[in-house]
Amino acid sequence: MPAASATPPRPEFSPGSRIAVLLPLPLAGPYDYRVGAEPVAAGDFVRVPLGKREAVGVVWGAGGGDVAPDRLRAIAGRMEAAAPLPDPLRALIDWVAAYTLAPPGAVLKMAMSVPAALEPVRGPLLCHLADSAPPELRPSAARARVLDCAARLPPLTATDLARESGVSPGVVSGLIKAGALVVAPSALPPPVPIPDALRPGPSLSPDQAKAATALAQSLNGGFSVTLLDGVTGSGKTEVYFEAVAAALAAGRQVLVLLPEIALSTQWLDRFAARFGCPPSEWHSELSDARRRDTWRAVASGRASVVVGARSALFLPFPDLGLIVVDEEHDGAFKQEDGVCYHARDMAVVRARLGGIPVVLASATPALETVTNVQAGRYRKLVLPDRHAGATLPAIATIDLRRHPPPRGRWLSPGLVAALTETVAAGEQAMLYLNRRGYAPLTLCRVCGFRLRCPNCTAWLVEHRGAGRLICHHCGYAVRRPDSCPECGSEEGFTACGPGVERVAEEASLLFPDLRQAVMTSDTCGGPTAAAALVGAMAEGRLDLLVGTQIVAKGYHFPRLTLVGIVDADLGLEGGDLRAAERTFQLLSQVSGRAGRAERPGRVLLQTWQPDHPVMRALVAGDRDGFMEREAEMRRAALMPPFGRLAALILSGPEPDPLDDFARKMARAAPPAAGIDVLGPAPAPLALLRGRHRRRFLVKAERGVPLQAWLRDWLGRIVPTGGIRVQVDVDPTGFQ
DNA sequence: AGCACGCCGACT
DNA sequence: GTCGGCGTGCTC
Repeated sequence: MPAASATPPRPEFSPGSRIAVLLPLPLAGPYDYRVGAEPVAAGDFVRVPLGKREAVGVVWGAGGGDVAPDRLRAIAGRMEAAAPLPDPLRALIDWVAAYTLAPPGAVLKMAMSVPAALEPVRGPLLCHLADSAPPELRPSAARARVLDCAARLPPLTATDLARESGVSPGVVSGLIKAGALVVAPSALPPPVPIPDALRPGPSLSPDQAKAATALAQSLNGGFSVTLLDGVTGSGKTEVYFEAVAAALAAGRQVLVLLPEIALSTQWLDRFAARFGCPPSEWHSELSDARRRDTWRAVASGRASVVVGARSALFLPFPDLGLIVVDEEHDGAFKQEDGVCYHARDMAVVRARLGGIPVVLASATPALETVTNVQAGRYRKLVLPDRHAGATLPAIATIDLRRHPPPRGRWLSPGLVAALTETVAAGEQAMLYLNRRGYAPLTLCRVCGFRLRCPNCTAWLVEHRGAGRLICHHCGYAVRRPDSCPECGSEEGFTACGPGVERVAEEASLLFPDLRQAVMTSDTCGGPTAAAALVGAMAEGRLDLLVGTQIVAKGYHFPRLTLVGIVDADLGLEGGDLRAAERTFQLLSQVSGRAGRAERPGRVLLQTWQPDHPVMRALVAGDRDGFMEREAEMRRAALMPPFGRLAALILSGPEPDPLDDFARKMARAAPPAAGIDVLGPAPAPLALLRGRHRRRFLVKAERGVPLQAWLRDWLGRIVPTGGIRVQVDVDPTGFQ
């Protein structure tokens, strides 16, 4: 429960005064309104007239004043049932809006994603005894039992009351009709299980115990950032669980951010084992009712631990005491559309605004985080060894130039031999290829025509299981055409290159007796499907798992001893700034699935460039040296984190007006010291969902007020003709 | 985001 | 002659 004394009084506004109300709409700023008969305070949810309709917004502060007083309209009322938006969250919304250049209302919308949660709680209909029994009620034995139960037990639903009384539901509805029972919606929200902070934790290794103690102590020190740097399998989760326990013991709320919560069933099981009940979950796959209940439970303080995807950062915690960002290096924390924000970085901001600690956990920390540690801005705790005496897997390369697979195959002789050995030893293997579907490209053998997406600059990916060719960017799907659209020849199509489906096909040809499964976002769309696959692998009901990067996500498969990386070079293609860093992180994480229990693991990287710095570092286990060299290159080029970047994506329905606009924009860029504008150039996806795209990259030296300069530039020129400008401060991918 | 106004094609 | 398509603009 929130401690009332910890919260300073919110500014109050008396009837008739002018206040600013932020609406969850992409407007330039808050709108001014006049306070009605009832006073309101900053953070209150209010209904306000907006044009011809009514909207719900949040009291943001005193009114601005650039709108004439006679144009002001009065607030229609307060949302009585909703707790006010906590101060640190309002501050975060302003901060994120200013940093990302998103309209503040667009950020508020992320914090108001469940409008129904602001309405009064309307629980299930419960049966109560009527104040006075109706005089002409015909008595019966069954009716007597029901009335007796209704008098003895707390109010129940009609169904429950019938069951408790041992009568058919008809008897209860008869009593309701006769007026002997009245139904009323329960005003009580559904209960939230309370994690037990006092349950004894697992026994920790000395390193773990030291780190856990340090983390728990940070709870008393206000804002701090701690990197929990532990090799894969070192038991980072158990360590930060001790900090979670300490925060709970202090009566405060905890937020744990995971990159893909829907895939994290093993994490939920570990939490339940430690704290006796599951945490509250927050992600996009929740039902509307669950979402609403969870939002209210957070706002009221009843939900003490929330584990969620990046959007959970905008939940209305009234008394947040600790944030954990697990797998902090993961790219899934970056939102690339709408408001472009990085949840790890904004979690640090949220912690600072709330005066609380944040823990960043990873076996492969982001270069940004490592740099912040070296600069002394973040503290670091290290877990150098695997838990319970397990050792890190041995990593070796397979040089595809010298040992290529047979034509039309993707598994080299060395990898096949290792698979054979592993299977013979009764152990499990994993094959990793970060490419969904059967083949990334289909072309006509006769004329060379390639099947492309009509809406995007992309090949259509064959998904043989689904019998479709699919665009991974817009979802466009067609059946494989019978004849070539270009030359008309039939049966001339050939699949080029492998996806996981094709690797799985090859594996079942080589090892027909193996129990294998493919794990991609296609085969485990929902949490249940993912849980089933993970469970089957963990319990040894599978021998081989073939998967995309989702197999890298922190899973613990005790019998898994061999990881084969089908194409280690895949992520290095393209001129992406972070290609090497990301590839190193992903391959380290996948490798980290091997040999997590008694039996040692090994990893084989199939590569055409075994001398590439990424491969060398992986084989040598030299993460820190690799990151140091990566940092050196970025420092020399003044690239992030030693300089700053912003990407501007211009998009429009027609290419020519878009290019005209892009040139006009380039001319309008105000000159400034320390800022370079690169572009316009075709964006990496020059056509996406039917819209043409151009890109500017703005490169700024550290310390240059990048946002102010961008605001100035964007204010000088207004897009027309359906052209949109999307700003991405600190872009991470190449979008 | 809604909900208006506004200007060009297929209906009664 | 209207009904209605969704393009542009405004909402304190």
